[in-house]
Amino acid sequence: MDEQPRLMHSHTGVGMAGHPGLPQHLEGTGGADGDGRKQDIGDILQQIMTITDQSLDEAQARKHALNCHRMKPALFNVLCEIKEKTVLSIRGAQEEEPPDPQLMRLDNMLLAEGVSGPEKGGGSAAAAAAAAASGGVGADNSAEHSDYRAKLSQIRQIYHTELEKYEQACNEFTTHVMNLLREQSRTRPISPKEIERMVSIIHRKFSSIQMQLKQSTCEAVMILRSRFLDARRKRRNFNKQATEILNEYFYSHLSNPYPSEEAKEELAKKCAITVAQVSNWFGNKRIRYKKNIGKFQEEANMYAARTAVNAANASSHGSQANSPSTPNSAGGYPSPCYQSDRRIQ
DNA sequence: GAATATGATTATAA
DNA sequence: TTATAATCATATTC
Repeated sequence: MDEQPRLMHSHTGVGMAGHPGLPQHLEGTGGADGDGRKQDIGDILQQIMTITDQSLDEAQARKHALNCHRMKPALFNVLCEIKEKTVLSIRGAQEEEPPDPQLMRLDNMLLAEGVSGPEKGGGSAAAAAAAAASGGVGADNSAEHSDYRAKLSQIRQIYHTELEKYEQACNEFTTHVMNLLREQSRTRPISPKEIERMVSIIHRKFSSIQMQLKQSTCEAVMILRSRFLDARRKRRNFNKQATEILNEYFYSHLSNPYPSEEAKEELAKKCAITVAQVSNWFGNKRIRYKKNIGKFQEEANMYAARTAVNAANASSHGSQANSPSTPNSAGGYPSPCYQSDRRIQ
């Protein structure tokens, strides 16, 4: 029966009467001694509450005074006790989260574009892939290509600089908070686990900032890429000589305007364009000629006449016309020379 | 600035 | 895979 008062005064300070949670020896039970203690606690709490209002030196001095205060162990126990009661809610908030799919996507993209991967190869590989995807790799593309690479490496450099800055800031801040918590653990109960938890919270915050950086880097790469592809899409007319060579071939092979692979290569070389461009040109020419023979009649006659003259000259010189050979079969495109008034159906 | 020409791209069929 | 047809996007012409 009379055990209880002794328990209440135990060093753990677990109070059972009056205010729950407050140790008996800290509770005001009336009397001069009780009032004095109450005053002490009030002072300490007041000091804690106003500590942020003070200057650094003043705060240090107060901190020291607090640490040396005779009531400090008792207050520490109270805080321990309160903590014990709230620790459940803290435990609940602690969970391992799965990797963010959005972050993984961003990481993958940055790696694929050569921004976050190894220094050499990645960027040019991506550029080469982009070039290949948009058809033919001409010699005059190399300028655009290097421009693309230069801009990409610029993005890469900014990305890495910023990333490094963030990481450094994160580390500095983490160290600072850890030191602060360690320091505070002298005045209030802080377990290593809590420090760990705080560190992970900080890291989460910083990684969300990093994600923003990754996001904007990805956007920059996408814009650069689309500009690069758009630039490649920019049409530039072939020079007059190239067009003449292609037209000459087309009209002299009107019955079968399908140059073989070798013929295409030869034409490409002669015109200083790519084989793909030769293919494009013939594709366009065939369809446009077929759609409107009348419109092309004059052009066709001109080239036919020119070819005839060339052939005559060649035969008189005992050599063949300088035109890429191709299988020439009958029944191809109608020749306008013999269809003076025929219009496309 | 509209109309036209032209090289490139894309979807589809053979 | 290649050719065709439609379409896009830019260049050139009037």
